[in-house]
Amino acid sequence: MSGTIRGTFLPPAHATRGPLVELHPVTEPQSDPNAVAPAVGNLDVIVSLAKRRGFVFPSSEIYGGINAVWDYGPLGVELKNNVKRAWWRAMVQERDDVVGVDAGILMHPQVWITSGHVGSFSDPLVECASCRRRYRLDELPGTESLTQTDIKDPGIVERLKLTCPADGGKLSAPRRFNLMFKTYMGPVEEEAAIVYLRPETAQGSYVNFKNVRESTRKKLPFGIAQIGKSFRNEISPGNFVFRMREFEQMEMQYFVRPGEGATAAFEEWLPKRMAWYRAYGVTPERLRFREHAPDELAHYAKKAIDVEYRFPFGWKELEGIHNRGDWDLGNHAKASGENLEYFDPATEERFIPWVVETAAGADRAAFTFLIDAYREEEVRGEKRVVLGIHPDLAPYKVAVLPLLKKRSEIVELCHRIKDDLKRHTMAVYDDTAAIGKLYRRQDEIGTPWCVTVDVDSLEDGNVTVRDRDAMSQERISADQVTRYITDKLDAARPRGL
RNA sequence: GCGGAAGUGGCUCAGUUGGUAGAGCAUCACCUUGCCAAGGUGAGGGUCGCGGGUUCGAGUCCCGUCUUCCGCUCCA
Repeated sequence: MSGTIRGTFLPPAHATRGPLVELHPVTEPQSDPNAVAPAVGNLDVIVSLAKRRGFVFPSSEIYGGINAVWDYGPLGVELKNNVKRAWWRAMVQERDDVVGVDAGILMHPQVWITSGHVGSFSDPLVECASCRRRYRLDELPGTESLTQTDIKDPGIVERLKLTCPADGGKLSAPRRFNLMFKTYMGPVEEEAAIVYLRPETAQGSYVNFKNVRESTRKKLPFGIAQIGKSFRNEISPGNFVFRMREFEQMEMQYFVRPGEGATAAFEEWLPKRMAWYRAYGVTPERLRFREHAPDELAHYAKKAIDVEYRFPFGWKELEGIHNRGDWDLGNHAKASGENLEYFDPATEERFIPWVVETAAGADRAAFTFLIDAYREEEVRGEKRVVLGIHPDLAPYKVAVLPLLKKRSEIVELCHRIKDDLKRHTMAVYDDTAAIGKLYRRQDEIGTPWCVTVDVDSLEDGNVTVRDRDAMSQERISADQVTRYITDKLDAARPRGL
């Protein structure tokens, strides 16, 4: 967190928003990753603001912190809740074909064996000392006849004189690397009771496929949405809340007819997911698609396209749209013995549906909205920091401020207005500084509207509403404030995404 | 996990060749002002990431450890 505060600052996202749906697939990393400037040149600016104003704190800080875990503060939890609500509204509430679930973080251990997560992530890995390449021990030349016991032998590399296939470098002893967190269920810590913390929420939707279909009578294509915590013991976490070991996902599994159903789903969801980020104010130039090359696909994926954002540390994934085929349902059907086929009454066909999933990170999304909204402006020669965040995502929607706190009638009117607002939305009262400073405080935490009560208000019943982005003021009746704000909020809220 | 850098009040930092911590901003109180970070007075807050060592004495040297940042690997 050291270093000078430097940054490159672009105009507010709202001002430069482009067309909502515009598909620019990028099939390989762009040659010049710096072609588009990030919203903030130095991440420290955001980390510092986040802590100072109560968005994000380092976890367990009084004990020195814990690697890759961050806590959301009073403002951060509002922001993140708003992000999740916005996603849920677009994904579930406004759609007829998607329903939600909230499955457990702990699941039957067999789920992760069936899903391939146990097999794919618990391999013995060896690392080349010179080039740092990693290999699965059992895939190296000369290991064809190894037994499980051999693989567990720490001296196996020396015994077989294994070297790096790329440059002949010295290889480390094999280490089990499993990105799933384990814990024990029940009072006795024994092997039989090992359970995993889920590394993705998707499996909770797959194992409930039949329950959901039967209870809701949904016909293909339909989706199951879920928001929840997932856990991965990442090799190298970092970049603030970008990669954490405990994180929250917003995933939607869309069940479709095999083949063409998946193609159609991609055509729908790709532009929609991109549009979602744009509609909430993310600068279009800092968003792009990137398709995974065949060799970087996850074990379950047939096709994967990411929505990427231009972070200060490069283009990084915000969300993945994956064609998982029948990998998950097919395997679960086989392993559980349950019939997970879908019967199409129109064609009288039975088949295991394919899945196209959209898997977004709630923390990454909140982080993106926060960082992309950051800007610095000059007002009459003074610098002001503005979080030009979309009103629907802003932690506080409105601050009620007295121009003069000496007059008790003014303060009382402020509280009346604020209390009425609070029945509908997040509102706050503040009188601990001069009006200019009160405005700047709200600017810095992204509050879109400020209501100011002055002496005239006591005479004519009108108050001033100040708009953060427009820097405009409007005089309205004190009785109409709640109505005015809720109308504005409703108008600002994207729909049809 | 490996290589490099850093870790001092809420934030940003200063702290000379080791002698028991300062500033600006922020916060709080009072006075003043009253529509875009005004002024004045005063106050609270740090034992210098944590542990150990060297020393009469360490923020300042040594060791360990944790955390953060930058490069190599993986993903939401």
